[in-house]
Amino acid sequence: MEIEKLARKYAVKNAYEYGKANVGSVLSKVISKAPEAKADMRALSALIGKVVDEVNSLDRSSLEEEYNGYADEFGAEESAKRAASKPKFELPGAVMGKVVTRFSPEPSGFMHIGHTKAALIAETFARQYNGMFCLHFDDTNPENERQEFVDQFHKDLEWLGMGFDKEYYSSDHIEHIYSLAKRLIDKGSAYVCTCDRETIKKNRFDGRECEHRARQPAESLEMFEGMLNGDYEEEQAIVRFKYDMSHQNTTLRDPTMLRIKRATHYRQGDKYIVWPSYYFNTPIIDSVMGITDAMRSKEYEQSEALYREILSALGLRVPNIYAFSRLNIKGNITSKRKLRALIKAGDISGYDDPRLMTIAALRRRGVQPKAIRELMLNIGFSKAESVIDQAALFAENRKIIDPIAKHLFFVSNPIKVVVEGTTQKDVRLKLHPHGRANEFREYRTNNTFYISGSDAETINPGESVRLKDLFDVQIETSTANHIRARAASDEVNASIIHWVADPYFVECSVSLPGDLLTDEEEYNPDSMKVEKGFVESYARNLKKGDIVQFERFGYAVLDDKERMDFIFISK
RNA sequence: GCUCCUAUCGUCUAGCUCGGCCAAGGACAUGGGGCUUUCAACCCUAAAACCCGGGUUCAAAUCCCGGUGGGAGCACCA
Repeated sequence: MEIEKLARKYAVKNAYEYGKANVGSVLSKVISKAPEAKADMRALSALIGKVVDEVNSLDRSSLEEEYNGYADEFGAEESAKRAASKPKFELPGAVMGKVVTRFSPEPSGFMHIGHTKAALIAETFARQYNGMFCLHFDDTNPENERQEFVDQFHKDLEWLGMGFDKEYYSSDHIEHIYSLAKRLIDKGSAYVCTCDRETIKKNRFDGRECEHRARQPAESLEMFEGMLNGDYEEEQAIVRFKYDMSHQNTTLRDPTMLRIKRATHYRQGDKYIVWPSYYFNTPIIDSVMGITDAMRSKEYEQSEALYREILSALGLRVPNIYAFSRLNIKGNITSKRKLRALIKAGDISGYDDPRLMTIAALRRRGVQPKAIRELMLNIGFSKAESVIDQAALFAENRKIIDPIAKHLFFVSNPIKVVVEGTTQKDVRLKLHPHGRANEFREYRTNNTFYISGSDAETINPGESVRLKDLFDVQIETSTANHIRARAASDEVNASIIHWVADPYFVECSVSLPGDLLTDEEEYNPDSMKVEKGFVESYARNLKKGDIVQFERFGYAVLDDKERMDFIFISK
């Protein structure tokens, strides 16, 4: 009997929503609510068939009446369904309070939005499980890394509001890495190879072993000491992990563990000339530093086997490893190499050029840390390849800046308007139209105004327009750079335009960053436009970094107060 | 060439582990409407997707097999 009531309820809902109730649909609902009914499917479908027939023979008004009787229950079910719609961050088997994650950048360039994804994923998991979150500078290539970039990461991470429980550097652990390398050589799991680069590459591709692989541990050990002592030049000798030269997974074909780099290291100076490779270094540092769950982007997925093999060969604890997809931003790049090329060519001004997706650029452009975090949380922790539109970032950002942006009038390409038949008027304009109206910009207007060139184009002699928050004027004559108008009485449908009053204005410019790349992935020469115009004189009260909404134009941030340069944020 | 990963509205995703609450939910973008002396914000609303083909099952986005598309690896970079 219970089952029949349930069937009746969902048949009514189904019929109400789709005109006629459907047996399969009602059946599904009933089973999910009362799994025990599955015991006799034949009887159940007969019952539901009967109920559905009854409900379908109801007329509309009695159907609606019956539906309304369940309205509260349906409402509760609907809202429960709508609640869980954000990407989830779950680690299978993670233990509360025991999780340790890390963000592990190489200090070889500016932090960008792609790093942020990695950092935020690691941070989110650590916080979710009430664990520890570490900052690990992975600096094992003295040719690439610089203190300046370490400093920049610190600055950007702090701005993003990321707090770390611990910070460490790969390059502080080189001695330990050496001792583990020796252990591996000694037990025959690694050897010194003196093939040239091309030979190694070719053999790896072909799955062929070289003669050095059979070298006795004692000899390799001696040669490794020689490497440490500087007996070899760069590329003359490397230490390789001895695994399987014909493994289908090519990362397991005896990868490089250590190689010679004679460049001076920004942190360690000339202390070391032999440096571990990423493949050798990362698992060891993670394991030794107590990382329980290591997330990295998908391109390392095939080397997860290697990560585990190295640690088991060493008898070290193996952390859990996870992969996530790289973040791509439509029409933008984060590649160091490409960025450098654009800077060199003079196409962009530097790493904080407002068109870029570096953290420095985003900060300069008035993007709020919270907006970046929200975006990442919406994107989630999946391995599916994706291209995000900048609009998604700016939509998050707009929610945050809208309440704080001061509203001002900016007229681009100004056209002078002289209004006859009007006199001085004191106006008070709200800085935050929807906030408590306790802040104003105040002007004493006379008969001379400026309006945007684009607005001037759309109005013709004889028509009336409304100067926003002021009064209507009727256009008398209009030339390319001068409009004569007359005060007019208010008209219901007058179009509303913004203005600045003479002499209460400052000259200014607004840079409008667009997509850096064309659809063909080439540099877009039109990616930065500049509009010049007048902003009302209240702008003198702004500070660098203040965010405004230029009404009918968009959000902007003051970038250079001296020159009154603004950067456009978004509509 | 070999190997790995991946596939849900235009975009980003929830759902997939454990088949039925999914005639598929949310967000962004888009269209319409409301409010408004901004083209913003806010509110309402519309259109919009399970890559393809087989199979298992009373029931498949979900499980199995086979294709196809996309991404990545095969560095003495990380």
